[in-house]
Amino acid sequence: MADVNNNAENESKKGVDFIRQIINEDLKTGKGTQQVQTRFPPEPNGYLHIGHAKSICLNFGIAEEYKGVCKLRFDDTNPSREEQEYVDSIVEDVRWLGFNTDEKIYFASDYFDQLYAWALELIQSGKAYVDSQSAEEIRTMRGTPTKPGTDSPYRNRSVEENLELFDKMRKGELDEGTCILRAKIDMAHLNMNMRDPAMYRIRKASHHRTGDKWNIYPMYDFAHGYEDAIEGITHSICTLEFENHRPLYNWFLENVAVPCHPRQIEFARLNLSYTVMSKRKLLELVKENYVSDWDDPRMPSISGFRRRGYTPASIRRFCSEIGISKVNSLVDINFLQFIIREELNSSAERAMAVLDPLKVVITNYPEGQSEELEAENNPANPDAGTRMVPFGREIYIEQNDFMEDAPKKFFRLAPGREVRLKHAYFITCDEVIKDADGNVTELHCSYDPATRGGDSPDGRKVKGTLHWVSAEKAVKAEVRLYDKLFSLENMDEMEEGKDYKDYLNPESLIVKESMVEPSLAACEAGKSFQFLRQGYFIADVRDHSAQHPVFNRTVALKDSWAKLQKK
RNA sequence: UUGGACGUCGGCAAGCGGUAAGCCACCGGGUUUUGAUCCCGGCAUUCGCAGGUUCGAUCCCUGCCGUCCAAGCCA
Repeated sequence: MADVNNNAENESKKGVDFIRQIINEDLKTGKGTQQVQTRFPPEPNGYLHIGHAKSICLNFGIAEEYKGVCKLRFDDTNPSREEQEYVDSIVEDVRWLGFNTDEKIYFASDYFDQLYAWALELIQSGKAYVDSQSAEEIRTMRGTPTKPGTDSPYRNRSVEENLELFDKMRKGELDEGTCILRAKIDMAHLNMNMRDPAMYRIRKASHHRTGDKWNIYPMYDFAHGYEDAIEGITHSICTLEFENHRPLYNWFLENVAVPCHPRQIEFARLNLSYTVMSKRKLLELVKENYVSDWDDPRMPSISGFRRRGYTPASIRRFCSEIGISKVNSLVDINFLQFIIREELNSSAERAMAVLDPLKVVITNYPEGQSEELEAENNPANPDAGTRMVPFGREIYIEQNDFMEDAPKKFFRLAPGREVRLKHAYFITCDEVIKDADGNVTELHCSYDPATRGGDSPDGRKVKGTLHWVSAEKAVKAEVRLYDKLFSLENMDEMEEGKDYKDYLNPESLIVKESMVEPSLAACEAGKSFQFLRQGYFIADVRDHSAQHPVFNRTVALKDSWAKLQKK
């Protein structure tokens, strides 16, 4: 007996979404002694993006909660645009997210024989026919949303003739485009999808799994419900644009003898602010080198987020917290950033990196002397321990941590002002050195030896604490600051006549030649850090090495000073 | 224009006839060796609009308005 209460534990106090409500209802009304089965059916013609993650989390999440099964199935019914590279990347991404880790993988192409048999069954019962009109003719004959279509002159061919023609299609005796197999439904139907939809088309392309076995390939509408039925799917969850296809989904299942009749449920796909989610556009960005590859950290692809430093848990949490509904919506990218910040705040070790170095000479620090100072790795987690950071007479601080004419509200370094160097000493700025053009090139400061570690024995306070690195011991590193890929919040609201590429953000990637504390050079690729006062960064999986450290900014820290400045 | 779907705070989103959850964002204030984190407080007398049913409506009914989807041999 299906345990309806399973779900209650998993979803705590928050009301369950409408899909889980439907499933609960189905289970209760007893259609439901079966086990809940869902599926995630990507077409292997592109990389997965965060929108797919929403669907993956939904489908696999439901299976987990109801102690059911979710199948990863490739909907590979169109050989002309599908490739093995994509199936590999999709499997990798799904597993990286934490799903389907030891499950079998399914392919629609494994069902081609059964699909073909059902097509024959429909022909035999007079519910399908071979149409010999051209694509152009079929289009005009289909009518419009307001005008009914017209029956094809080939609509009433005999069963025998249809069988014979369909067989020729299969054997490759007919050319692409000369004819198709159509379902015989209703050319005047108000739902255009029901006006004798195509079931099979001739495609003499080699399929990435079936090779040259077939010359005909099934269409989505014909195939999908059958794929679901073969696998015993109970709830076939898809996105809103398939709502108009549901009557057709049901029609195919009702007109041959199938093992079961899954229920199709539609939900709204994810849209994220400041980015695009269409596979076509993402592919174009890759092909035309607007980004380095599918896993460019600016891409909303799962591999892009992974390389950017997002964790599987953060993406899963995001998908769960945005909820499921039928409302077309645009989720604020800010929300995703909030979630990854929150996770990394407790998990990432702290380190110091100076992105735009400004040299500081501590004039009263003995020449030739240096020392190691203890620094905590994570104030949010004492178990993370401490590390030693080298300090010396010359250090680098951030250029924007110094201001010559500083306003009252500026808590950082300025002539005559005292600040704390994190984990080190209080220093006071005595002298500003400039080049011929008047640019500040160096600062002369003095330190208070009594403040070692960062505390003053006399109890005096400083307003600001700066991060820094030892000029002598610091290591050069490439730091890549990523920002939003596009400048428009809602990419569905582009101005007339503009292309999405017109909105590419020219500052989506800024590379800094930075100075980082030595411990960072030794770290392994893929490790995340918080660079104090800057943000969260991950050692790049592709390019980082001890000889050439490379860090990608996952997300910046919140910055109330920057916000104040804008006012 | 026809059919379908959807309209609850700036963004997500609960609510399922008994008098508007939560999260993000935002705005204050406190703590802080990260202007981070953390903590406290504020943030829809109103649910697209207009009528109706009801003791009572965001929830039911009618009409209107708005948005999205649909005329691939794509999925």
